[in-house]
Amino acid sequence: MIKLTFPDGSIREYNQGITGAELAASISKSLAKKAVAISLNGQLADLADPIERDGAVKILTREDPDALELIRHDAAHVMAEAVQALYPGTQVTIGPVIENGFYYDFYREESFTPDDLGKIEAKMHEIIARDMPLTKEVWSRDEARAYFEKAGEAFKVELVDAIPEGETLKIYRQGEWLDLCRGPHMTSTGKVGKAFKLQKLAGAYWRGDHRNPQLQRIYGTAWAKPEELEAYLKMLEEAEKRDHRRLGREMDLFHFQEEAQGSVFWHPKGWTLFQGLVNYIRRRQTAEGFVEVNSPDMMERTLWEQSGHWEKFRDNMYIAETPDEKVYCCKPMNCPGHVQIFKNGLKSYRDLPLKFAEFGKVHRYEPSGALHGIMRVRHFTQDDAHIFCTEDQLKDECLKLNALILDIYRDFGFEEVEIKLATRPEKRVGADEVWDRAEAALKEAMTAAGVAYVLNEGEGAFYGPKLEYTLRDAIGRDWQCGTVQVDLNMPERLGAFYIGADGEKHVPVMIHRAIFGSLERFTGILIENYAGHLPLWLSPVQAVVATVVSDADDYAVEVAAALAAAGLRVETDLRNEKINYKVREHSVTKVPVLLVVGKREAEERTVSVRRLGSQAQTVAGLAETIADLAAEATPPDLRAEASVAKRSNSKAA
RNA sequence: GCCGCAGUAGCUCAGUGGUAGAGCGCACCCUUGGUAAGGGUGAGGUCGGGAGUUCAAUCCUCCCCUGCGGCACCA
Repeated sequence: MIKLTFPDGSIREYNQGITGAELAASISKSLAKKAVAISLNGQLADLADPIERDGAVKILTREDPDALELIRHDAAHVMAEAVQALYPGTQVTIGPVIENGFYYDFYREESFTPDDLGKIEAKMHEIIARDMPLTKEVWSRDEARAYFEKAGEAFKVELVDAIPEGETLKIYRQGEWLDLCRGPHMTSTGKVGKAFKLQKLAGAYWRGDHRNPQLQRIYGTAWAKPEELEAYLKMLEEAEKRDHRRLGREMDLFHFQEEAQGSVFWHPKGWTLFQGLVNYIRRRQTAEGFVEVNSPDMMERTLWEQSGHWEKFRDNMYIAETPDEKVYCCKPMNCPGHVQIFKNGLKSYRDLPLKFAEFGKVHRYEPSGALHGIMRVRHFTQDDAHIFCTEDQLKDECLKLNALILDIYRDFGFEEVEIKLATRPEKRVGADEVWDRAEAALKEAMTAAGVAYVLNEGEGAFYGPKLEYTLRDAIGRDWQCGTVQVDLNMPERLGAFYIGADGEKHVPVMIHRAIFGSLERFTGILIENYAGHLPLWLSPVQAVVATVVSDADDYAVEVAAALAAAGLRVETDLRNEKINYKVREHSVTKVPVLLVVGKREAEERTVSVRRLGSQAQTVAGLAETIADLAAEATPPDLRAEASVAKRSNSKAA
């Protein structure tokens, strides 16, 4: 006998080997009918699986949230069957569940077209209506190999071979069709239901490696109920509205054009936002002892050969031959330049740590398919800095950087940050022993900081391991922003040294760090994160004074001048348009504060304040309004309460 | 870079083997209107670029460029 604990806490005894189906039947007829799978100690399993030992059990119906991944996985199988029925000769590969849906990768000479999606969907509905039982079989390796070889499923054969010895090989059958699959699945294809939709076609490489054959991936979404599908599709539409490329145009922040692929044309308003961020970081890092420098945008090839970039990074570099027949490279990174500044003049251990910062614009020839608005460009500005220190100072500096980065993200409302530790890549410079030390230093620092991180093996920079700080944007995409990289290689390669307390030359450690990472990317993330509703301190135009009638023009100009005198970025709208029109336009372009003035306000020396995103208006005195707005427009690090908190924080640290 | 899709006015998009249309925006005029589009008139396009087929190409074919969605890459 085994003891099973149910979700309500009750414990009952059953014969060992009882299946989920039998278990459900023992409880009620209706449950037996509705059950699609079970969850055993939190692990999903087939309803037909025997239960062998004590544990927590839950019988899942189709509506159970835990069953959603089964619906999606079954949908992937149904789609694969549909595709093979419609397009004989197509090979199946893998079809996993992903966030909000599923995909399946196929190999087929001919391309699928968007029209095919509709046909495949129709076929899926047929298969689902047939409601064939989904049953599991265990096959031997030879049996499976022979079957898939005969069926011409080369990719499946490869998958069979990749399954480790001793692991059972499971086949799920639905009517005539079958697939090698880890499972679990629901009891029949009919359980998939109707709340699914095929979304898009895309290319993908077999096993994610670009040297492998290109497969065709079909993405779909599936839900338990039609209402959920509707809601999801609606959400996608909403997400599209906050796409920074669209908002960038609507808010007149920037544009792109063919002649400068992957390069941003910043308009006055966008540049105001950009500069607001630069000024913020400048204040924050100056307070932490960074000093700003500026290094050349182009330097000769010889220098890049010394740094290792010519060998390891050349494919990403813009290279120019000059009339004097020299070869110059646009800097893809600022570090070699900063090392030159370090090297100029003898440095003592007393000078360390020395922290050089630069808002340098770097140039990288990125693959065309990687470009994405201002999030991924070929010419971008880093809030870059290099800390030259001794190996003893390394851990402490990393700790301080980590605290600074997380604190800065908090100022923008990013509380959840994923941190990855990227270790030595294949393409690298320096001895393994040096890498061991560099990686250990980062791990130690993160442990000391009590910060959780995930390991990202083989993804470090060619000169050292790095911490990657990743933020998630409003549409759910993750973007790497900040980075802290420990470099025990480049200073030596470039001949940097300092005189230690012992009077000898020593090679300094260099920490590369960026907080926003790319100003361009960070700006894009903010636009999407706020859906264009930027906080007042960042808004390019903080207030518009709009008139109701032309009699109020003089007063409007006076109000705008008073706001500007208080340091606010303000515009007037005296156009011959109705107030409704003006309200609409400034709402669409995301102006945070609209001050409406008419005859009444002019007489009473007040303003009617309307905030973006609200229908409400409040009439307030001019002086009072200016004081409130000026306070709100103060950057977070300059607010009285913030600086008090920061000071006490740093004392505690 | 790879796979697929797309490119018509500043924006969103319709359309045709016989050299083009709408709405919004823009300019001018009328309107002075109280919180998300008042009315009228007008300007604006080598239909992404190049080659080919054709009596004739924005439309069909090929090549290229750029954009979009994924993959791969990455701040």
